[in-house]
Amino acid sequence: MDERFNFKEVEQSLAEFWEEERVYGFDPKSKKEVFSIDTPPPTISGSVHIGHVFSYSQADFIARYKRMRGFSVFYPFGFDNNGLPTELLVEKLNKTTAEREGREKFIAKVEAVTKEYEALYRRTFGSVGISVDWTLLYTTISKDTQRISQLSFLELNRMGRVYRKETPTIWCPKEGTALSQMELKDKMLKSKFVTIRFSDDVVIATTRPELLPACVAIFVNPDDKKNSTLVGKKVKVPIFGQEVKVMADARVDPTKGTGVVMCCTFGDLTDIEWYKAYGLPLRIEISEKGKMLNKYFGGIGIKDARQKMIEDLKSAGYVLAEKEIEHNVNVHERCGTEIEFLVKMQWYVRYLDMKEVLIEQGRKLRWHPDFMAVRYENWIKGLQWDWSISRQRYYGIPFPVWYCKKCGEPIMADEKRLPVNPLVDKPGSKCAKCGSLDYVPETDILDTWATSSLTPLINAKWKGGDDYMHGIYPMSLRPQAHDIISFWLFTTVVKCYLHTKKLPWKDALISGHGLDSHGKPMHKSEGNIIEPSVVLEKYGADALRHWASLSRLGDDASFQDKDVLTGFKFVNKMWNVARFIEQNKAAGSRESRNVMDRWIRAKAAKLVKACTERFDEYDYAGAKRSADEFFWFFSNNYLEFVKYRIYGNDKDAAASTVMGVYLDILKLLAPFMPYITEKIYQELYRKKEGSISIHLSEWPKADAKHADGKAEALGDKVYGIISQVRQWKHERKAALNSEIKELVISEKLEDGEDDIKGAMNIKKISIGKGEIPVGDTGISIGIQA
RNA sequence: GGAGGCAUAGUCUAAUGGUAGGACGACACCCUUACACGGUGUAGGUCUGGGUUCGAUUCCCUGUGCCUCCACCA
Repeated sequence: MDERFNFKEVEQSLAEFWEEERVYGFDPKSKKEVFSIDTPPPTISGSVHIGHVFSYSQADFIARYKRMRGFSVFYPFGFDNNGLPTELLVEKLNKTTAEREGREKFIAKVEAVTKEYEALYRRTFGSVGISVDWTLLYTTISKDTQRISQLSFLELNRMGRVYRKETPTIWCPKEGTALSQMELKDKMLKSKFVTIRFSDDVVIATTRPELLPACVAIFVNPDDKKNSTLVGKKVKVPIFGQEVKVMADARVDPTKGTGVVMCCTFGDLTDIEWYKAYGLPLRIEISEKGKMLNKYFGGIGIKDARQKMIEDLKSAGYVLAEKEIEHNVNVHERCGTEIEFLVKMQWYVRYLDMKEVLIEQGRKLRWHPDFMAVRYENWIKGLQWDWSISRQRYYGIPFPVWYCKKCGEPIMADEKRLPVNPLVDKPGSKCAKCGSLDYVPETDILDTWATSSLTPLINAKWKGGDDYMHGIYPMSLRPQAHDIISFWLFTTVVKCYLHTKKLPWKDALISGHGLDSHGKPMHKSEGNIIEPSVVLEKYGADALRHWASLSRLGDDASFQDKDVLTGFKFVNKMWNVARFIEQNKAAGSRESRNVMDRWIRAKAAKLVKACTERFDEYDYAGAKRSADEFFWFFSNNYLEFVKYRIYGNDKDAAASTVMGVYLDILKLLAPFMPYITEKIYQELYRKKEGSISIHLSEWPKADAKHADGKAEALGDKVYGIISQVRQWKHERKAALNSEIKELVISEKLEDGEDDIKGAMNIKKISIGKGEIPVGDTGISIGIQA
């Protein structure tokens, strides 16, 4: 074995070895019980950062553990490449827009970019040692996925779960598409709060003066004494002149602005509520691309119109006050554009009536950590809209739908012909309502969540209804981060429940976020992204995974270089223990009766039990911690205590105990540090053990025959005395192997006395009272240099 | 505004109704035939304020700070 563990070389060659031997390959014919994992398909939107490594490693610890426990592990990988994020990336890289390119050309460009990034992601996750079976790779834009996604839509349609309706829709004027509630985020923006005189007594304050032409009513709070006299009055809107009525509604906050609000179609959600509640007229003044429709503005954008409006109102004498404010506005999370509300035909999945059953499903799921379940329930309780699943974009999975040109009736695709692209394909049947053969295709695409919510069924090669790979579905485990409980986890429960009446998984493993070294989330815009490749180059994959294994499941963890350094040192130490073993191999293995051998065996058996229990509860961090601790204890104490026998005349017993215990340690650590443990296994154990890889070897058993309370207690005393002698030598600035003439111990320790002598280079031990107490053992010792 | 989580030495973390463990850093000593990328040892810590208790860092309440999700945002 080399003097140093060359992690770069070893990582390279082992990765190839695992690939060739299909160590992580899933065998559908295997008779073993299947453990299936619903891996999150990362969005192709840029690079992989250390946060990804953090959460994917945590799922990998579990996958590797289950594999060693004898499960046939189904661990696929997927790429989410059909969404808006991917589109935006492609637009940026090619310096173009989807609109300019047209659908067909643009899709070709997306596919090219996707290929490139797939290779990058695969390389990164591969080098970190994520043990997925790459032959199970899926993407959310593939033909198979398109078929499943469209099939899902058709099945939901048959169930009466989807409907099409013209409703106010959350809209991104930059992308020109409808958005779901999930795609919004808050942003603090500067704005002007303008007080406008409509009439002598009707004065309103607004941040959206450009919406004056869309004003359809004015509201005051019925309990607002100052303003309630206005109710019933009619006033003319400045400049645009339409007459609107003042109405009373409790949703008005009398303390805000002037206490008088204008309702426009639509400035915000309250406007929509009023519009629906009072049957107000509709005045659409903003285009799909965020331009003003009223002739008055001559087609300028919203922001310019706002500026112009303020100036015009001022010069016409309508403005009473103007205040600079900063307020939160809803923006599209991907492009940061302030959202608008437009009335559009959209497809919806009806689920507001399912809240109870969805909550019930969530309660059946085993959440790790359990408090994450609350987030799921809160989300469902707060839902106000059905799920809008249509997007006015170019790249994605098309709706398998055409419309009758004559009567507008939707024509659904034939399920046997999926996937279809209605822009290219023909419906192949006439309108069921009027019998016309003329049709127009649906040009919208499906929301990406409408597809990614099917990953368990995609993995199980679903063909509709109950037709899927049993054994794979329902899946054993959904690992994911906590921020998308309300998106991905929730929508998956919805869809899988609707299609199969089943919960898609047994357990959910919710990881936290990897944060930067100051505990801040990593964002490209903040410039605090940490690249895995930099860390891998410096410390290696095992060391990086060590960092990911430190924090408890569900906790966020800040990235600390020193934690990776600790992992690196750990790996180095493991390597050196292996070298020691190699240099001092036992001639034959045999069960030892030495106290210290029985002592370490007993402790190792306890450790195995503890690690196994923790792993079974998905507490990988606890398992790792106990194994780490034991490893250091083993190397710094036990190994030092038995050297005198290894170099002396009890070599076989000592060396075979060292080797046996170390194999247990290696196996317990294999899920966390796959490279170093595999390398050592190959060098020292493979021939004897027979398994081609440590990752396919059997998880250690807590051997009852090694439980030995008596030896453990005696060994602890020996350990306590040795520690005391070590301290004594240290205080005298003596080397730890310096000679001591005589040690007096107050208690007989049977054959443990030899071990003290050997470990501490003591010439003679006698029984008697000493002046140095040994911890809380009640023993005292005396030392003569 | 609502919900959830977290708060422990200089830094990062573990555990616990009774003496708080480790890592990095600091300091001291030891180049002991696996390892100086090592070993041995020393110093250093439970966010504020209440409550329950014989006893709280741990349980409860409050405040503060950080992170996440949601709502509001005329």
